[in-house]
Amino acid sequence: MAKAAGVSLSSVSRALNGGKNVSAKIARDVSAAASKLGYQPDFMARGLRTRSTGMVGCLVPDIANPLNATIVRAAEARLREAGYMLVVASTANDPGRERSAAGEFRGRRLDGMLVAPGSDANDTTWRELTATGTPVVIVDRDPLDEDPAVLVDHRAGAQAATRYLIGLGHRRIALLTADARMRPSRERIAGFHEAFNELNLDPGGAQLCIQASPMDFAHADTLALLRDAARPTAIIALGTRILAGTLRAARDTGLSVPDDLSVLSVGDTDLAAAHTPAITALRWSLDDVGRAAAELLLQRLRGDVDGPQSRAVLPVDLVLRESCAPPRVTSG
Amino acid sequence: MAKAAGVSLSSVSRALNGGKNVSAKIARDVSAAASKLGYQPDFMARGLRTRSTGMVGCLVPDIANPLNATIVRAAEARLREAGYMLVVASTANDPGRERSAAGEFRGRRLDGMLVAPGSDANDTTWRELTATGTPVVIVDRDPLDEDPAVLVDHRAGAQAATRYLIGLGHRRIALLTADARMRPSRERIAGFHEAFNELNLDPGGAQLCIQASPMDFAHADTLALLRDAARPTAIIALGTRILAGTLRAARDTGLSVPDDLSVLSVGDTDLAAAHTPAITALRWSLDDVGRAAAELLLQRLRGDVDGPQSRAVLPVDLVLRESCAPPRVTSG
DNA sequence: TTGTAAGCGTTATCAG
DNA sequence: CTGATAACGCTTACAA
Repeated sequence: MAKAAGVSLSSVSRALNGGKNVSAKIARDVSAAASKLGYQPDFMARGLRTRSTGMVGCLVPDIANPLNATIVRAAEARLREAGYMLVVASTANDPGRERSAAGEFRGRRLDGMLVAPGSDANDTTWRELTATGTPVVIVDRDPLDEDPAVLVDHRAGAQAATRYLIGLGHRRIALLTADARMRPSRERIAGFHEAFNELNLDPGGAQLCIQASPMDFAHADTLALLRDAARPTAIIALGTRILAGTLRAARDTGLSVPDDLSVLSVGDTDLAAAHTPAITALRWSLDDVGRAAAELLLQRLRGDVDGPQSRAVLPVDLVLRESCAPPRVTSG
Repeated sequence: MAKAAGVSLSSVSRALNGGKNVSAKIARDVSAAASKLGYQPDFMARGLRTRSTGMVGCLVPDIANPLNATIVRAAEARLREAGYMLVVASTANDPGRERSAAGEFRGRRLDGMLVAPGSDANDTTWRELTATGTPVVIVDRDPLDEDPAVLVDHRAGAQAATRYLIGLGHRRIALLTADARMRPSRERIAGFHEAFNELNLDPGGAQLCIQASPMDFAHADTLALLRDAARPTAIIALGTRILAGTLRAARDTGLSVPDDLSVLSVGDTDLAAAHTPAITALRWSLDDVGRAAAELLLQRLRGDVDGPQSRAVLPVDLVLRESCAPPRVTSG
């Protein structure tokens, strides 16, 4: 390629890059030859010199989860705009796979990473991830030290949802979750309890139901919960699978939503929006999460070590629909 | 690192790779030094020599679509097992972005690609993609020539679904789709018509409704369709958004499912499974699609140019649930 | 402004 | 079995 344009290697390089200190003629010749030959510089060779791969990694527990997938899509769009490609690793919440993916990322010398570990952020994984000093942005997980992070205000969201139900007259509300350890769940649970506390309500009315797997909620346990004499008059379902299970359980017990049971979904999905009755839900912008994460990372990659901000906290909205109503008999 | 182990560069290389022609002692020393230093070979430098990046690209119209995301997850799992990382590009159905992503892939010298273009496979995009002779596996799109491909038997699926509805007594069935050009839709439409033809039914009973965007189905058009005197007694909804729109329209017109209207979803989602009544759906294994695509690509990457097979066709199942019933008044 | 040459971290070739 | 040495395709001093 160098000689096809009749110039030296370095001129080609200069022409293709900054374009600084390059005569118009050479620039023209080079780009002519380049397009004639279909030439594209080799990123690997270039990266070997410049120590940059033009790629960023993205570590998520499950890319098939629509919430994660939407975040990834938004991040990818922004990053590609800036010339980076996105490498994804879906780790299935398995700490072992997380560590091995982190190792792969390191070996590949990725320029930066977006991470949302599935396991609680145990030290080994983090150290592995951040060992090389690669810029990392944490997505909706507990950041340690001063790591840049994109956080969602799940606590305020859950608090608002709980207040809303309390305002409708509910005093026995169950929060169903498949996890109580990772940041989103922890924050929601905290918000849930805060709403009870701030009104000096009997905290016993705030029932926390934790199952190992979302699937479990679809069956026996939820049915049992609803068949209990002192059953909750409202349910907050954390996650699509749990919402589905809850709705099925309500149907199976002959409870009508919202007359007999109010249902509120944390996370707005097709299911929540299209169900009859439409499900009142907590919603936050996944696009914003992905975009903000990309932006924070780009900031670091550009070297703005202390950019405008190193943390973004995104709001959660309560979308009122038809699945919540005052309880038939106000209790408590 | 070379000297940390007290041996030569080449010995390190040999020890870390094949391990062939390496004495036990050296192997030991090298791996000891490697783990002490936290050394990991640089993929870029290695790739520069070996002309391989250990990465494969994945081009999808929309990674946030749960169908695509699930395929990507399965493919990524298999590919990572084999030592490859997955680079994703979500192109939003925009031919321009598709081409630019293809260019990026080329510049990055990816070893192979999994592609499901959103636009119909126009020549420019394809040529761009395959220009370098990089192994490509097509996923659920029309393959040209002898490209390896993973296909889903949408035609047989749609035919089975249509037969099932006809068997229940339906004679006016509407197929709602947001696209009639890409392979999946085309095949489904073909299967739909075949089912009518094979029984010598009035082909006018097979109503094809095509809208530019899935969102459109949520509103006026579907309502109009259902309010028509000669309204269909059954609807086949292609895609989540359309299913949601259909269900909402049914609710708004006071039509009860399945008594007044049978509904069948193409693609099994949370919405279909959790809805009341649960929606009968056409289902195929997205994991199998992803896995098969990865397998086909790996086969090519290993150089088995004519492996056991270069095309996989995956079956579609009809999952019977509660949303279909005989029409109240058999017509036609 | 341009060309020459060194070197990025590996693997591959080829003598020892 | 091992070690020197030359690429791989680029960028970047430095020299012209």
